[in-house]
Amino acid sequence: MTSSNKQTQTDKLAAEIGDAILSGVLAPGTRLDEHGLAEQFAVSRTPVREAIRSLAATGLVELRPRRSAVVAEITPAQLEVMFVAMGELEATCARLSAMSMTPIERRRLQNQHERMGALVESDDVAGFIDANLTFHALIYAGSHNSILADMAVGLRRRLDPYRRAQFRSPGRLPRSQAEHDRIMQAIVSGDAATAHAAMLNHVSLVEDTFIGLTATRAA
Amino acid sequence: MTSSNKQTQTDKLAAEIGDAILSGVLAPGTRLDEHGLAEQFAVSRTPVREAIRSLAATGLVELRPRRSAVVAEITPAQLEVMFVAMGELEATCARLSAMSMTPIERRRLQNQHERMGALVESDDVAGFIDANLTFHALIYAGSHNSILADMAVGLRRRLDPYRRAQFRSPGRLPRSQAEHDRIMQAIVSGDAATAHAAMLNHVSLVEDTFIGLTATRAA
DNA sequence: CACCGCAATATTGCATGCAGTTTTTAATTT
DNA sequence: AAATTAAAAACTGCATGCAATATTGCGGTG
Repeated sequence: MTSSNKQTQTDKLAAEIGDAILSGVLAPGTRLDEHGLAEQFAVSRTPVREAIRSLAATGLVELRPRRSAVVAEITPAQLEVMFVAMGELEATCARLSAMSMTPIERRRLQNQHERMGALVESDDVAGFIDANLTFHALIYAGSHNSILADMAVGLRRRLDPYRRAQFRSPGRLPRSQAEHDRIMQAIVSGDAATAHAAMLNHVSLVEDTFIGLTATRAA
Repeated sequence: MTSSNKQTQTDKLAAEIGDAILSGVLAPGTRLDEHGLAEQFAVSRTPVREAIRSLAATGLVELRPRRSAVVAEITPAQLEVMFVAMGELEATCARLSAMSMTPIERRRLQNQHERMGALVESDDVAGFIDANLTFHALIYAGSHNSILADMAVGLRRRLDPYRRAQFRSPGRLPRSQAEHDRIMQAIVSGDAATAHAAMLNHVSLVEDTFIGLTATRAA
């Protein structure tokens, strides 16, 4: 039995449609036809409507009364706002982590960082991307603030499609690792201000990479 | 005609039920009976269900599959997490404001601060509370980051019921005004780090006041 | 007297249907 | 041929109904 069997149809639909949007199967601007989606997922319109409303609250889809809901369009301007917000949230989590991580959590972060060192050596990009997620997740959790952590996770999820290419740039891995080192050191040693600054610097670089990409693409 | 006539029933219900929760008419833990609410608002269960699902996404109500949705309970621990998150968001907005407010926005903030000085002199608590909202709203907007600003607004709205009493403490007004002065000066002069620190200090004091209150109440 | 199981009731999850609005299509006019 | 308008189709918003699950009240048992 699948674990999702316990949830309602609406929940399953919200997850499924949300994934479809995030993975690009449903492109921004796509109209979400209730009848069509209902048929596609072999349910009635009711759970589809409820799922759409859930997704609207997360910002993934836009609700237009009396007209079809559409997959939310993200303008470059909005995307930059999102990247800035993401960076500030990450930096804040790093700051709080420096102040409130338990010794065990600090140790775990250190271990994760060291593990990633090996991945850099072997130039394992896929492995590094995965481990990087964990590294950042540890910092979210270390903030001991579920609200900020949830916001960060949500935004990261949302931005993920736009971050895929970031580690392709040559020399990106060692550079990331060096930045992580500064962040990790600051957090483990309880230096909140440095942790904040180092994380902000780290994510700003990601943002710059992205801005460079869109600028190129737009040209 | 009311401007809300344009919205759907679901939107109106979400707003109405949300207000009822925030204003305390619907206490935490209250079961949201779909049939009862439908009857109360003279609509069918469908829009009620959709409204509840919207509210669930904002965290105001908790959805328990196959069982009644309930008004979300806020434990003291969660409340503290919310206050911390709120403070960090405000501080971040202040930081960004220091960096990116336009001259006009800086001027506006300065004016608002000066206006509040008069309210302190005349000991107009109600007026000050209202002006205080505007002061902080100006800083959210000044961050030029709608995502962070929205998060801050949402959290503030959520915490508002727990902040009501904060300005009752004797001497709170002049003290707030002095803190605002530091924040405003830092923002206007573009000193991001100081703006961040000053705001964090400001909101921490509010939090402390609150913690003191609950501690007293719990005793 | 407390506790457990079972039937009756209440309530949610979902399907379906209808009315009103938007969108599409096609015909008519300039 | 392009534009305008009117009719048709499609779609959303909401109401209602049914099946499945949870809750409540009650009788039996230890």
